[in-house]
Amino acid sequence: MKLSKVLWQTFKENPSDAEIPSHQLTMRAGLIHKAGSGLYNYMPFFLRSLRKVEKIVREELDNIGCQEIQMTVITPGELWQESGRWEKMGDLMLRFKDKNKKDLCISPTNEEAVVDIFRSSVKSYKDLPLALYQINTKFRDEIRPRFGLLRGREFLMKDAYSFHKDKKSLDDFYDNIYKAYQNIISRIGLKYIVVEADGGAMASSDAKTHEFQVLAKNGEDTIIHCEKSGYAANIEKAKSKRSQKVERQTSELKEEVETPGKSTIDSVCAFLNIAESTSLKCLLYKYISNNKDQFLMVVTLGDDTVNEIKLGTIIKGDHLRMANDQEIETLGLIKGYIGPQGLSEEIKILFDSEISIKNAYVVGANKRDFHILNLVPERDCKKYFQADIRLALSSDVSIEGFPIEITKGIEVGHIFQLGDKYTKSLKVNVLGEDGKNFIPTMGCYGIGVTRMIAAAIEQSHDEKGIIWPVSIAPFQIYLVSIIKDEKYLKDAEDLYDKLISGGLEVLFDDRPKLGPGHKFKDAELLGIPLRVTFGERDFIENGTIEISVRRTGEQRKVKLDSVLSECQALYSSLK
RNA sequence: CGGACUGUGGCGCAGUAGUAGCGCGCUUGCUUGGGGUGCAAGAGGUCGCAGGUUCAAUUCCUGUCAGUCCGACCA
Repeated sequence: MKLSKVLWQTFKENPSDAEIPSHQLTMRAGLIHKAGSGLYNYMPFFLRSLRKVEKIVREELDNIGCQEIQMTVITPGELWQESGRWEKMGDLMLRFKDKNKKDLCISPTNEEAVVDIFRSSVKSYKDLPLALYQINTKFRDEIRPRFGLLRGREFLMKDAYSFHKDKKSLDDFYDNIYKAYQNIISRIGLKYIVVEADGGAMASSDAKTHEFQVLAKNGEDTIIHCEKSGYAANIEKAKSKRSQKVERQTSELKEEVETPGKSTIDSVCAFLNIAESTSLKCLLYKYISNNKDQFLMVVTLGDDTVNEIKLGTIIKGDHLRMANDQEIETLGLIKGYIGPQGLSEEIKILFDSEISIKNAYVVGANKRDFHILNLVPERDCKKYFQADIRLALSSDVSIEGFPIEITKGIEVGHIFQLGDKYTKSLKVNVLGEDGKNFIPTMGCYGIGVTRMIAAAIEQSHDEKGIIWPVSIAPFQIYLVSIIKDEKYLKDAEDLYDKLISGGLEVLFDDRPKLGPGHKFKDAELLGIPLRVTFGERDFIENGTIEISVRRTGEQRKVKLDSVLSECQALYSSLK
């Protein structure tokens, strides 16, 4: 491709709304064009990378027997009403009506649609297992789109769905797709880690599910990883324990102490000169269960933090949130001085499992400006239960007691065992071998294709620009001509043709009247793996052409004749 | 949903009560030709939108829309 004929513009300055490298570089290198909040047009070079990612994804999925289909981007609302997600999706789903006032939405995901295909075309167990996938546009009206392609509203996603007669079949397929995902990310050439995750809105929270996290410091997800035990999980559900336990046994009865104006953990502990881990943080939550408001006092060690996702999976209810000031007051509690003792029957108590219920702790006295010195949960509280609801800390150790580290990741893939969540709600029946109907079990598997590219750039760039992994670079060679005397133009053209006929993908910077510096800067910004420089100086003096490697900066000068073979060799060495 | 900030040429920004500039980019000519070359001449904006105040508003006020950032109650 000749640059003189391509629509391409680069920018020296970052757009004001781009904060992280992948967003800045995709914009500056002219790969994408902003259409609106969280909406991006894909420009020619970007599209080439996108196609390469798609190709790798297709090959790996086809390889494990998935069949590619394409579903509609717009799906009828009634399908979502049937599954019950019309309400649950909330504002995330963009809805509208057609001229007949029928509800429609732009697919944020396609479980309903694929199940609809399945139930109308599959009748017998003989068709199972079945795995379908598509690479298609999704729209999610995110609360806060940001970071360019990392959290856009419209994006390209590969979504796959599998149907099985039993758990065993689902497990087998799950293993296959797990490996296919590993292959995909490895082939693209990114560093990643597979973590246990929470099912979230797609599945029930106890579903088996893994996230594929590309490691990058600007990732939006926090993951904990224990090298020694191999345990890795999203912090949403990560189990870990404190490296040390503070024991504070006492036989003393609880004792009130005046703590005027000390309404926060740190001020109380500083005032009483005790460690924060010997105090308890008591938070009041509200949720709805059986159409009734429920209140739950959630208690962690003073320096721990409640993990609301873990909490949400423990309570059997919806609309979990912290109680507001008014609700706290109505229940007779005083903000800043809350304690788990002497509560009314309607408030249940949940202690985090790091709390030793035989230990003595400092808690609020449920009385303004007073705390209690020696509250022993087991002795002084009624109606309590215990569960792991704390957020993992980097100072924690794994359950086995090994050190852990906390890193940031970009979720590029997520696989779920859905069970019968959708096949049941959408009333799918398949005739079994025994002549009886059964409800098939299901899995779903997503890869953010556009996000994958952003993640690649996030992981692979330097101060000059993008450094494409060779697998998905828009081109393999960036051929620059630095020629004043027109009689050498032909030689550069010939080299271009020769590289192409040698099977290489070449972007030829043949833009006239542009200085070498300008071209080099553009080449570095765009980040094509190899740059071939046809310059008069070297060519006339020594008959040589310069080849440089974007990632390492390595340069070598070779004779015109051997440019092709040298490029081919260098290129394969980069793979 | 709450808070803050910002809307001025394609991008990044300045500025002013008397209808606008700078840098980058773009066009043309000359120049330069191994690290965004220099010079000159141009094109391009009803200063987000709607009201109000005023002789006069891009500037002040009000509303509205949009964008960006932060937060979403850790007692």
